[in-house]
Amino acid sequence: MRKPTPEEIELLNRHCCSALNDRTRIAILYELGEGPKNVTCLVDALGIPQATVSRHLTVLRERSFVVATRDGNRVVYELEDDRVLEILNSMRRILATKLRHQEETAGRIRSAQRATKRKRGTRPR
Amino acid sequence: MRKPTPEEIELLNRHCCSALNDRTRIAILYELGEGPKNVTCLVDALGIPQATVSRHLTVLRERSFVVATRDGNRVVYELEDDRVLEILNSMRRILATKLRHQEETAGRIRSAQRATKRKRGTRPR
DNA sequence: TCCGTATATTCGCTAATATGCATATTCGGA
DNA sequence: TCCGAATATGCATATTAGCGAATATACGGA
Repeated sequence: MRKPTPEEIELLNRHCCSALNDRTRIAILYELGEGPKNVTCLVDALGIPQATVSRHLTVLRERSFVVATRDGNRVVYELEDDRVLEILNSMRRILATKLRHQEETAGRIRSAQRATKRKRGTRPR
Repeated sequence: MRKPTPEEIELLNRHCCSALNDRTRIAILYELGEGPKNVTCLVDALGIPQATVSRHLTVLRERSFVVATRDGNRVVYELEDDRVLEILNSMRRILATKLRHQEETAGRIRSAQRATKRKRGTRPR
């Protein structure tokens, strides 16, 4: 895939990345990964004020991450595209790698400290 | 992959999602996708003030998306994990799908308008 | 040790975004 | 038509994040 133009990057950020930059929205997406749910159901599942959930749903709807369907008194939301969850899961995997790596690095640092100071590394701080 | 706990979601957001929510950082990641580059090189490629690039590099470094290595007078940055670009590319694909879908929807709306008003849809606004 | 280049950081300001609270709107049913 | 449940929105505020300009720091070389 070719390198995106600045315009594409702008679109990517506005439409996609910015929507994922909120824990409540991430949580909502995972809840909806289990199947369509209405607002009250999400409110109960997340333990968050209804107004907050509703506003985040609006954001996700505007970005086309979820689709709303009215069902009588309720509005049922569902994922527009399951690939969002794949993306979030990919991030989790990367994060897991990072954390493991940091563990190891921390271990190495401790070892290095124990081994007294040798010649200084070349890494910038 | 199981549904993440609130703590995991918090980590995911802080470490990963928030870092990707900025066009400059996305641009930097794609630049580094072409290979390691130093700061000045990125500044020239992006046409953005050095201080700005440096700040964003700091963010990416803190989140372990990039690694810095000092080379004499310069600091060379490289991607820590190529999977970030895969994630960004996945987002681009999703976005492309969405945009295509919106095109079609817009087309359908125009058709519907042309076909005069029939019975109202059940979709909430 | 002094200088110039490369990179990082601080400060003050501004813009964007999330939240709480209250209220409005929509819908089904009596 | 009125009521209550479900959902959305308006307003004020708090928090966060980015930016420009200036400055500080690190490094190699004279």
